[in-house]
Amino acid sequence: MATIRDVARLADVSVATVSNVLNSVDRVSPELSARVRAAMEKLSYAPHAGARSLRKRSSGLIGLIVGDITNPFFSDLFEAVEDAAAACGYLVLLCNSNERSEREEAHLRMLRTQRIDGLILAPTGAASMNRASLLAQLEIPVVLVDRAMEGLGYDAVVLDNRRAGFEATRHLIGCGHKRIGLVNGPDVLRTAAERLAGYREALLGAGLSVDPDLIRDGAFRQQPAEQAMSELLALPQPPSAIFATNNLMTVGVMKVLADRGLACPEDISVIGIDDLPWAEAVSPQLSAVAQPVRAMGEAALDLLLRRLSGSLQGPGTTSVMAPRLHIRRSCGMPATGRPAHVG
Amino acid sequence: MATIRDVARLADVSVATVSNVLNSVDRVSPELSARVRAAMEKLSYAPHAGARSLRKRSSGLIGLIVGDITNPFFSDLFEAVEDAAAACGYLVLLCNSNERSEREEAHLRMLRTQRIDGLILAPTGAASMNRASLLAQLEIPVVLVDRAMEGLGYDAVVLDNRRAGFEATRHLIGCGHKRIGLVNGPDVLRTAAERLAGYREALLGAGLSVDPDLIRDGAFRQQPAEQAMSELLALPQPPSAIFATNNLMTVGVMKVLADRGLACPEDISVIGIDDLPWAEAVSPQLSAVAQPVRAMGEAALDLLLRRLSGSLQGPGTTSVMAPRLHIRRSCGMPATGRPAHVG
DNA sequence: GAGCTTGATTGAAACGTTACAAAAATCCTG
DNA sequence: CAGGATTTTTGTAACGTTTCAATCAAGCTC
Repeated sequence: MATIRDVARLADVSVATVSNVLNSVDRVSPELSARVRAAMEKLSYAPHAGARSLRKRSSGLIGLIVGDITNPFFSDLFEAVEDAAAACGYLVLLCNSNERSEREEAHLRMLRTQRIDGLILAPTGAASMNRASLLAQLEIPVVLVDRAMEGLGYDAVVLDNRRAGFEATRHLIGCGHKRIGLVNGPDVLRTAAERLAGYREALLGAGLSVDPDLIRDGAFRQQPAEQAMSELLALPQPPSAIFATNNLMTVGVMKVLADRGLACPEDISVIGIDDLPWAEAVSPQLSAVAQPVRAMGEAALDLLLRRLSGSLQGPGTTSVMAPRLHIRRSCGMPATGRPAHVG
Repeated sequence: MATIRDVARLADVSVATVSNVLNSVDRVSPELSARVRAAMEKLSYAPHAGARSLRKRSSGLIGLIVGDITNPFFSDLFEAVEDAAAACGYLVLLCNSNERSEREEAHLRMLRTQRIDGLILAPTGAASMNRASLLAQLEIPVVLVDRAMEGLGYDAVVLDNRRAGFEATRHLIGCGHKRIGLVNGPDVLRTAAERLAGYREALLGAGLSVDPDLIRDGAFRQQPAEQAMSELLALPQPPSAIFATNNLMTVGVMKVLADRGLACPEDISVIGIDDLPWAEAVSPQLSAVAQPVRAMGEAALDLLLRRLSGSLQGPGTTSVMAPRLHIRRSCGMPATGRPAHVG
């Protein structure tokens, strides 16, 4: 494979000149520039990123760590980040932690040896001391997405979770529901706690009471959510509507419904957080509080780029994005009395 | 950030020794090895991948180019590839071409400057001369996934598309359907052509005729599939069952059904290729011919690794994977006569 | 214990770039 | 047209590794 020397030789200039046209800096005469470009073309020259990163102390790589690339939220996020990054000449190194903190840490280490210029992190699980120190060792700008971590001074892009919880619940209340089941994430997580807060606020604001029996932990995952949903249905007074606080759990809830032949929204109403690409393709079409994923990805990259260019300085800012309620068909009036199929 | 010299100094050995323990080669005494390891720990040393790749002429990076990371098929594929790659110490550089060949080419160029060691490519669109030459310039092993390209001598991992088409169609026939609509990809693509061949074979084998009116091009995308589906429903004699040859188009088909309030499988049966994570969560639970995505990803990486290690030589082999029919609830007996809601 | 063999350790030359200072070429100005 | 001020071009020293030949130490053999 051709090196910069080969190009220089063929164009009959110095390597420094080739480097200059490569980096389109300095003033190199149009004539030489053309000769160099022709030589590069002829040799189909591609610079060596490793050598460049060695010398420049910057790699043109940015890292993105997500918990589960299979989750539409994260694949959309990647798409948005990569689109924006490519436009600025950055390449995105995607790491899938599979929600396992050991893998996340392993990835962090690999990203360090790759000398990435910046990192966008959607942290999985609880904050750990270990992770905090690994992040610090990176010595590069970090932007948190989806889940903020207090006190580390990083920039963050998050959803207005309280409002998301509030709006979903209020919509259900507006349909006439009084007993609304909540399938939530573990409340040690900020996102889950805030969504719960929104739920309570809506309930209380409408003069309804908050029944702790109706609040279940679905661990933000499908299986546990199915379990939680089953418990909810087994209650002496089951809820007439369900609010699932993320997409995986919404799927779990729907699965239980499908398994038991319960009709939605006739027997029970459902709303979720996170829109799903197929929300309009199923019957009933699913109502949901959507996160502006693309905007979040772009905002995160923008923050990162501004840190990298030095145009943004000082302590981390967290930008809070507004959720958007998509009303479709899965929420209706409460069924009168207890659904026939249950129990 | 600490370099290998710092480690050497602290451990009071030569840099060569540090390098040796780093690469766990040669015979370095346990004593020195321990001292070096301690020093690395203390300095929290991370080697510089760029420098290493410069010297070793291998980067530890492998590339994966897909058309749409948002498609569950591809995100599952990435997950499988990354899992397997991480286990061998490789990092995966994921590129999302968004089904645009210009972006694919741009990515190919970036991957070349990154000096990736190998590439797994799920080519988008038709084979292009340009791409072929870009691939050749890479001068590294390439494995094709999902869609083979003839005559370039690359390894490939593909589905047995004919059989997938055959089994889906036969299932529908087994339910009693005689007029089966096909929403297929563009038949310039091998995969689409083969799936069509399976469809014909099943029909003909059952003594049924192949009605060209029932065969539509949905371009492997959701929107065009919706259009195709609408046309199918508008036929004087609409089909009693639909076979959509990929997941996006299945979503499109279901969306049209949902929009029109048609019940599945009562009014019309549906089967698709590609299982979907939420296939069991919707009603009706969706029948589908699943691709063994994980196995395909692992097979692709395995092929690549064997090329890299030199244990596999010679012309490219293509490994054909068997589809698996998942029968659920979306296929039933044909409705008697034309569905009431249509027209 | 002298010579040999074997095994562990090391010095220094690449690898392909960029950045900086120095050199060369060009353009002014009086 | 000499001399100075600019603008282009270039030589070369890093950057952080690995590799390979060379050195050094230790263990044998007779």
